[in-house]
Amino acid sequence: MGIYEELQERGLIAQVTDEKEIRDLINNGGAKFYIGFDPTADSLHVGHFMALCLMKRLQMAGNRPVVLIGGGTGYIGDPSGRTDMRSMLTPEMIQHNCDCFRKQMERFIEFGEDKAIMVNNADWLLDLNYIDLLREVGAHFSVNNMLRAECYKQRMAKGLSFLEFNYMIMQAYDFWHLHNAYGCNMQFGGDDQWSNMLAGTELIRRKDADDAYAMTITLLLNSEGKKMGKTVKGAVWLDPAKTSPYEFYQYWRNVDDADVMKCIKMLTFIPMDEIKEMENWDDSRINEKKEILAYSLTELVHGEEEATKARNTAAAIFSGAGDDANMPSTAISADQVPAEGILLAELMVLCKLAKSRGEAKRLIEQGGVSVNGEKVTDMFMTVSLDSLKGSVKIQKGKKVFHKAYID
RNA sequence: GGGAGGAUUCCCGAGUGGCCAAAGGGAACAGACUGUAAAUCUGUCGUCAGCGACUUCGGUGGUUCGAAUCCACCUCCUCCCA
Repeated sequence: MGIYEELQERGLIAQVTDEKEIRDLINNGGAKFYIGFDPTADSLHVGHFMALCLMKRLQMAGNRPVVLIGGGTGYIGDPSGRTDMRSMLTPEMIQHNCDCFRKQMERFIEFGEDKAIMVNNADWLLDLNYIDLLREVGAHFSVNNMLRAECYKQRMAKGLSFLEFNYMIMQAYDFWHLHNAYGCNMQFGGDDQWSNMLAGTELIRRKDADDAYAMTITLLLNSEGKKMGKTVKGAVWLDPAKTSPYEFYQYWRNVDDADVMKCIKMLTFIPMDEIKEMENWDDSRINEKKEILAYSLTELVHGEEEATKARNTAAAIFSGAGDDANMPSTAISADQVPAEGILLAELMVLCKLAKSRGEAKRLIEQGGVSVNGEKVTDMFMTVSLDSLKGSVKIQKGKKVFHKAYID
């Protein structure tokens, strides 16, 4: 079985420009492919992670990856599939984000001679001359076609600025540039990138009369059709400072039943025959599957040690066995605690378990808070300085556990 | 450049002088039921020293005893005409 068939079996392939050619190319290690990452934040998230995994799979199959950091396209902001405009980033932020991306990527992809290449489109986009670009590239684009592109649909009602409209052209230019400068013959990306990627193959065909290919990865959607890897607080980040390994582990531990196998297939490197066997498991083993998923992903992203810690912490918290030393915690300074003790509601705000004291009190009122394993009934309960010198375990609802202690 | 419409609490969206902290829906959170799942039912969902007070309805001023609601100017957005 070739890599193409494996990707297919894992449900990773969404669209391809030319199935036969692409299959031959990647199965035989003949692809020099690129994936672009725009520096929209200071950490990668789950969506990026999928792309990186794909890169790794293809690299293992002998293909040559090119990581493109969008230091130039970051100045524009991709409107594809979005309902509103992205906020504009300052050059300093873009640079900072690019640096963060690079660091995180080095954990997943091997760079160097005969390995992966990293490039930044700031190097060629920022110096473009407007008139030259219009004549050289703009002439090959049909506005009529662009306006019909699926990726702009949502924006046709709310408004699309000329700045963003040009994003597609920049991405097409990237592909063309990499095709010429590095012999790049293929582009991969999220399925929302399809229009932009086609623009690139089209540009290469028109300018150079050459063939190039594009393939998109299925977006990871849950059973309700929403993008996965998002929480109320925002994305699930790969940066441990933004999403701790424990939170990361818990995110996957808590996926819907209906989504577990899909996630295992699409995200993990567990061999297909093992996965097929798991599919036959009895329903009662559903939680086992979730643990495998969570552990396996945490290990990929944060390493074995952190993954084990996260798993043990979860086990400690939820079953009362094992070591709970790694429970999320907040250090309180002694001067925040009055002599008569700190109001539990206040403490919960400090631990970010509630947005306001009112909310914390409501939670207590509704019976949703326990301290050191005991349900709290008094919403004016205080916690003494002494007990905080050890540590105080606060439980909010069923699943949120937090420790507070005096620093 | 001309004309029309719009900006409301996390999101959508009612409200057009006092009965509005602001309908309804969604999301979220808690409780019950469970399997750290889903579904369902119940409750909560601006802030605070919680029967009350305070701050909110794009911004700034104004009219009024009283404004999310009226007026002026400004900012941003959509649509139609150029």
